[in-house]
Amino acid sequence: MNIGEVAQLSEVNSKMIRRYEEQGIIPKAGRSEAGYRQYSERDVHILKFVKRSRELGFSMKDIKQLVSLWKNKARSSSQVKNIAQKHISELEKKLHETQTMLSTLNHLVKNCHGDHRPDCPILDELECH
Amino acid sequence: MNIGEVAQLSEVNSKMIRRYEEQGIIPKAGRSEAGYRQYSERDVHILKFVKRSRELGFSMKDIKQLVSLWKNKARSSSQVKNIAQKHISELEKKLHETQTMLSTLNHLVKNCHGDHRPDCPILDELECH
DNA sequence: TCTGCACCTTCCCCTTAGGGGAAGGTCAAA
DNA sequence: TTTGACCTTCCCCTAAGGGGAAGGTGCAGA
Repeated sequence: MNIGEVAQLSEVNSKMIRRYEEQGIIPKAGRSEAGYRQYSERDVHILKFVKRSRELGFSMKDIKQLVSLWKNKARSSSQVKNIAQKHISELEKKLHETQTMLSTLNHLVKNCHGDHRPDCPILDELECH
Repeated sequence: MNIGEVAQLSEVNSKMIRRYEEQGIIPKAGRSEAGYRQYSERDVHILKFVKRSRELGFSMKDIKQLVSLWKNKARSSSQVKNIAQKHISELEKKLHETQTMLSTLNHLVKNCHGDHRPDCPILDELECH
């Protein structure tokens, strides 16, 4: 398969496939005589794994490790679990930050008339803190 | 005041102060004869406003508008409220995405033994989707 | 007066996870 | 043979900073 076909099958676009190769996340593709990258079903499989990992918010650094563990039949599941748990903590931290912002913002918006007058508790809060 | 002092007072570092000036978020500072930027209390005030806005997650694009509305005594509070409400929707979207990721990840981690064995439901999920 | 140090200036590169597009080569169908 | 789709590499852009180099300035101490 050429890169376009594998991009369609994996739902990872060609640009990203080349980048993932460059970053060592997927193996270097073989080349046709003309220099076109050549792929197999196996590559589609890896790319789907990468895509699903991205959907769960893993960083490319994590994904590189995950792909490597996935390929390594001598892995221990604790290694995978550690990566996931670290990721969970980071997401929880972000979640908390976002919730904090939202509760402040909701409070401010509730108290803002939102009419033609200039008085605005949102600006007051931004100013005074 | 030189940039270092205003950086300390506003808790926005010099690098960022220069960048904000470049982006038109804060007014261009006057210069000393030697070319050093010169600031007043007023600039500290604006920078604190910017900092607090960042803490609430506003983008620099939004902040540019917010600063401009803040300065403009003929503003209507509805303009400010619109910016805040749009920001709230975006944060809520992110929040939801993060929550979705977390619930999947927590489920996976719960089912992973995390021991020396290679079997791992986390990798299974990443693979199969 | 000289020197050293802290501070200032501009400039460039790096980060994440992509996306846009240019210039040029390849392939297959009409 | 031409045309259009596809491929290649290369460079630039995003957002919100951070690091650091090279060189100028200001001030205190010797």
